[in-house]
Amino acid sequence: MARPREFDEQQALAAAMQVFWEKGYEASSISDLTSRMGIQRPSLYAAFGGKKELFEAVLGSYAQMSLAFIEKRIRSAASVKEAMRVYFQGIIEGAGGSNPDLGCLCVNTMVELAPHDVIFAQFTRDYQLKLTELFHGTIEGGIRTGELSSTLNPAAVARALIISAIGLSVTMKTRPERSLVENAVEEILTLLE
Amino acid sequence: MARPREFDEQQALAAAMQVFWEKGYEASSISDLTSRMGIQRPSLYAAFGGKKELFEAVLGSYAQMSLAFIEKRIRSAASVKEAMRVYFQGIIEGAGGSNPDLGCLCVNTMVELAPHDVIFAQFTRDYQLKLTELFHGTIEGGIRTGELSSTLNPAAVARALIISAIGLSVTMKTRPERSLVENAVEEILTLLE
DNA sequence: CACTTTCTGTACCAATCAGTATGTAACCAT
DNA sequence: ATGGTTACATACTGATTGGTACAGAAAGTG
Repeated sequence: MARPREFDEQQALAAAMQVFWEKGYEASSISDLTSRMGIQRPSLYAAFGGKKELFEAVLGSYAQMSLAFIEKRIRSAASVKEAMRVYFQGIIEGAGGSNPDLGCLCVNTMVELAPHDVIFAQFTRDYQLKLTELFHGTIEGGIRTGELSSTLNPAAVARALIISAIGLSVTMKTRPERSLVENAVEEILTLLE
Repeated sequence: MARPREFDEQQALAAAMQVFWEKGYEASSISDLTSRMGIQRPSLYAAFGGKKELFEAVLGSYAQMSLAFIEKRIRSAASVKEAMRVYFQGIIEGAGGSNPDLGCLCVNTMVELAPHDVIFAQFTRDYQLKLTELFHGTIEGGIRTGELSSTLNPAAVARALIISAIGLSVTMKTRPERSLVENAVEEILTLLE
């Protein structure tokens, strides 16, 4: 070992996440990134490899944090339906450091990068699958406790809810009327009945 | 009048639409556009004003065509539920010159541009509202004919369906398993019951 | 025909892009 | 303290960005 890094990689990664989240991948220049990360250009390349690799690291970190946050939030709810209501409300209001105007970084990536790059298509598909599994298990739990009807198809309902959540995340970026989206969410939650 | 245009503006607009649809706004360069439109750089600026104005024209044209296509498709269906099934299936398979890998140009715009530009936020919000009104009317018609239950809330169901459709359009870009999305759509359509 | 107008094509602009070479400063092990 | 290693900061690269100036060609009008 020789001279140690003067900056904290985790902190730099968090700053980069903000930039990508706000501007998207293409619109984020290396200069945007380095200035917000508080590091110099060559440091970025030395520590992360390049713009694409940096984004991969950011996305991985985001997915991990996001999934952990959602899982914790869902598990601490009083009922399945309440858990889902809290989840959707979090998309509307912003929760865990997210901003409804900027949506979900994974959803943004699905739109911007998934069609052109199989790496990101697979990564974001995987993110959806993990979320779906979490919802799937939650719904099955609700059926076991008797809260939810045993006639439900947990896998299909979970998928439908994730797709709706993705749509809601996108819709929020157009700054819709609050009451409209809340009514829609209430309607979507009837899938649990 | 003097020398007339040598290219067809509508045709050029259609070519520009393909480019923006495939690559997104930021990633489409003027050179990409002019080469696919078959025109020279100054012609683009003379005819459309600039990159942003060109995109606005493209988006307007897209919305008009898209809404007309969807309305026709929905009106020619045998029932409301069948109409909705056809609509969602069109998102999965691609319909009317669209490609599921590329999603909906309006949805892509919501994600990429709506947060940074109120013009596009309003435009895409308007697109959603028009679609919602179409669905709203269709559902009310179904209630009148007795196909659908009169206990339905047509406005809320219409909103929920649009949000789900947006989510489906995004999900398709990650190339998910066909059966998964079809099961999810079937589940979403139970909102009409 | 000549004149005016508007198009097309080339060539260019400053600005910015992603990425890197280079010299210097800082650290660790010996 | 010194040699080897690594990070930092400046400065630069060639390529590409969105946008334009300008010259020549083509069309309508008199």
